Amino acid sequence: MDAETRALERPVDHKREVRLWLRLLTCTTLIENEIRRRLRRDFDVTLPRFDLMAQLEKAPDGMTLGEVSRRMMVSNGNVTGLVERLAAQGLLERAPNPSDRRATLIRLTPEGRRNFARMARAHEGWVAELFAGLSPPQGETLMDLLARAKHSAAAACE
Amino acid sequence: MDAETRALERPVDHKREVRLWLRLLTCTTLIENEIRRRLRRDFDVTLPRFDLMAQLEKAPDGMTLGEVSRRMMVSNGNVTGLVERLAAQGLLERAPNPSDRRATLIRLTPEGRRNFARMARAHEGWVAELFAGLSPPQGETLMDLLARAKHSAAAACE
DNA sequence: GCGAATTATTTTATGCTTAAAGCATCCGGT
DNA sequence: ACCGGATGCTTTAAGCATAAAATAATTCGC
Repeated sequence: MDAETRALERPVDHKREVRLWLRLLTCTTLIENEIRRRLRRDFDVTLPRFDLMAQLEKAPDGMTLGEVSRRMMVSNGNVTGLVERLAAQGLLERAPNPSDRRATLIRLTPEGRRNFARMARAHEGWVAELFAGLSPPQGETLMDLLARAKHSAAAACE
Repeated sequence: MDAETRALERPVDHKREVRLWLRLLTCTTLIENEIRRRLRRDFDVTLPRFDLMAQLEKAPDGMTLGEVSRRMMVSNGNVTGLVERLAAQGLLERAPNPSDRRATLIRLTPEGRRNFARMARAHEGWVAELFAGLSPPQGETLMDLLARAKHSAAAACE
């Protein structure tokens, strides 16, 4: 049985796409693990807490939990717990939302802002270091292709 | 103060690299969450369990926990727990390693293999669907750039 | 206004994940 | 043969993450 016959009889295989997905995942995990490790080592902070603070930094007037949860692509309950712990550390605070009593606003405290500013500076340097092997044009191309992949995946998620 | 002067006085900024990293992370998380959701919906299995079974599939004669842990890029203790749960489901089994009594070999049971084969077929289709928006040459380019990014990051991790 | 459907958050149960400490086994140098 | 260091795994404590159910407030249609 030749290759052409096999191709007609068997369902199409998608080994290339799977290899691409595995490489994307490996690459991301590698970088994510390293950033996680450095955040713990230098600032004694976890990546989820850093990510949450990064979201709040962009909204000086505060943000609802739901908004944070959508942007971080994690569940609601997850954010509740993270906010709990960061508030206990005095890095963020909850404020009642006058226009909707269901939704609490959260925002960084001044200490949270100072704290995040230091971490963000280091973080930026680390990321640049980790991607140093890519030239600017390669970085641009990668950005574009990832945008395509993102749209493609978003479409497939309905 | 013009742009050139600012560039000389302030530390270099790396906004481009950070944007690239965030896009890489968003893209991966989007796809990963969707695959996780579908695995749960159609096969009532978690992604980590699927990933572990995928590793074992490639080693019919069995693999040590340490080997699995390195390949999956997760901690030793994590694998211990996953193996525990998959063994309880009858999907994998432990076998003593005659040449090293510290290291246990694990391998899929026949049921585990059948089970995984079904899931892998669906998984392959999902991945192809999620990446359908990329042409084959674009996929190739993305593969290459991710390989570069991976080597770059690996170098920065020492 | 009233009630039903929707939206925002929290709670609960379960599972994943890590770092660090501990135990068992193996290996190399003496 | 022994001992010290390395290796493989498990345990522990804490934190992260989800889905599903519960609670509370809002909004919409009538």
